[in-house]
Amino acid sequence: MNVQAKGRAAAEASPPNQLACVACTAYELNLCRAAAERARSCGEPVQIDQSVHIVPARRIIYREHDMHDAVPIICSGWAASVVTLSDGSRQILSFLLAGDLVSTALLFEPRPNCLVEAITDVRYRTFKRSDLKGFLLRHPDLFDKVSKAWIEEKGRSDQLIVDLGRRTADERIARLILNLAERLGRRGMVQTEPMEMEFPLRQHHIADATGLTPVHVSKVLSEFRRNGLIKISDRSLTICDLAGFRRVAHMR
Amino acid sequence: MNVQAKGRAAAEASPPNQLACVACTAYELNLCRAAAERARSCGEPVQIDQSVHIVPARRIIYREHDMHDAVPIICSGWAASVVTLSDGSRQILSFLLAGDLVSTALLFEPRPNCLVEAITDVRYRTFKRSDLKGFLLRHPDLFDKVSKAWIEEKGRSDQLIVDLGRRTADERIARLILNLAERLGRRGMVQTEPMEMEFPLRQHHIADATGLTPVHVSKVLSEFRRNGLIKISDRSLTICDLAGFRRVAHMR
DNA sequence: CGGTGTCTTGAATACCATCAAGTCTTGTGG
DNA sequence: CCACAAGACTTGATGGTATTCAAGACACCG
Repeated sequence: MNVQAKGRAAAEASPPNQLACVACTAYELNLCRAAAERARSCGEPVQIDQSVHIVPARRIIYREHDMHDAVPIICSGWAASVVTLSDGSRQILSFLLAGDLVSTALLFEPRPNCLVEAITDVRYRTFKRSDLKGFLLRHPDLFDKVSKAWIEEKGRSDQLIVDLGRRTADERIARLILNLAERLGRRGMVQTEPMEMEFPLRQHHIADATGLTPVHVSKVLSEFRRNGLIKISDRSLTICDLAGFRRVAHMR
Repeated sequence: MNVQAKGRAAAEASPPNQLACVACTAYELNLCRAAAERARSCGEPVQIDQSVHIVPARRIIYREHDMHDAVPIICSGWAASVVTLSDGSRQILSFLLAGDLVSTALLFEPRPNCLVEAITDVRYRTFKRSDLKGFLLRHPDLFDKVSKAWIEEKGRSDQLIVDLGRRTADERIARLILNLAERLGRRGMVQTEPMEMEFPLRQHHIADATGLTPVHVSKVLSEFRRNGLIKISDRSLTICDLAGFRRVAHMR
């Protein structure tokens, strides 16, 4: 299968995630679009190599300290960047949603400092770093978009540092959920009245992201439910009392 | 005072920090050097505006949410990026040493998401963002250096997330000290046999950086001293038992 | 059908925060 | 130069939050 064919197959196989693709970082970066357009107008050679991969839930997408010249972008599904310590405990650095670059650092550096793990089934696309670099140099207007992605990524890291350093378990969990809701909202993936969204995270994912134990996460979520703030069932989360929930999260 | 004169004055006023300047990010980025060289060869116009500022300890260098077109780089002294919450508690995101860009995000975005505070007296230099951007575009080979600074910054954020999420107070404090020692070492600012360095941090700085309380920091440091791991006196820190200290930090 | 993964709940414990009192240093204005 | 105030650090007592340990319910899957 040559590159053009791969590109086209990917472009045509995406209807269930059209919305996600519009919100997609890569689309914003003109990478997928550029690749698709090149593939369509078969006359000229494809300049950006890309390929689509599908990975089942719980599988590792990207291993720590591996060298890769592939830069992955999530097309659909949820994934997480994870650091594992020698004693087996884990810290999730960020959740990756449809359209997210796995890490902007990978645009420049082949060695990630964490592994990336699929939470749901994940479809992702990879670009060759060298192609990407060349593409960026030829289109300097795209730098603003890259730097925007970078700044957002850094902003979320900084927020997480503050949350882990200075907030209680209730706040951390509520903020995590609200942040995810906001990111999903931007992708058109949150229903309103009631405010409901897909929520494939297991409690241990929440624990690993908030620096808590699964046991305590369970207790806090039960408390939230008892207070009528949220409902969780069937891998779907509803925020019943947004104002109250934001108050718990200390987001004013 | 015109721009050339300012540049030259700065270049000639730096003997006490020559070592720091060699390790300086800006020097690596060729910014200070470029500015100095331009200033020296008065024939052509200086293309990168810069100015030097001096700020006493405890003063704020850069306020949150201000808009600045200035990109600051620390020339000498210690500073910290700090987030303050509404209840008054604080989280230090990173310590800034001689040669550090205050934040690589500021290269692209005028609005920092934290404030920057001088810990000691600080001398820093600011560049105009627009000049800097132009300079970078004209010298694409510098991108690697920017991206390297970028990646290192992100790596440290990620480390801090793991430390705050998954490590005990002892580990956090020991790791903070070892990380600082390593960064100072790269700048030639650590003496060996005994391993001693300047250490202007107050215990409340350590507390704000590790997500602990000053009281608890005091107790942990006392414990470290009782165990012969470190000595602190007169704004100077000695690591007496490096191997033991690294063991406490779980750095293998 | 056993096995595995997920979640819940309760009891005991550990870690760190909070409160409080006191020492010592640093800085400042009289 | 002294007196006083503010900041920095220490130490002990007490309390709260989250962890650890343990047991059981439930769903899902090969």
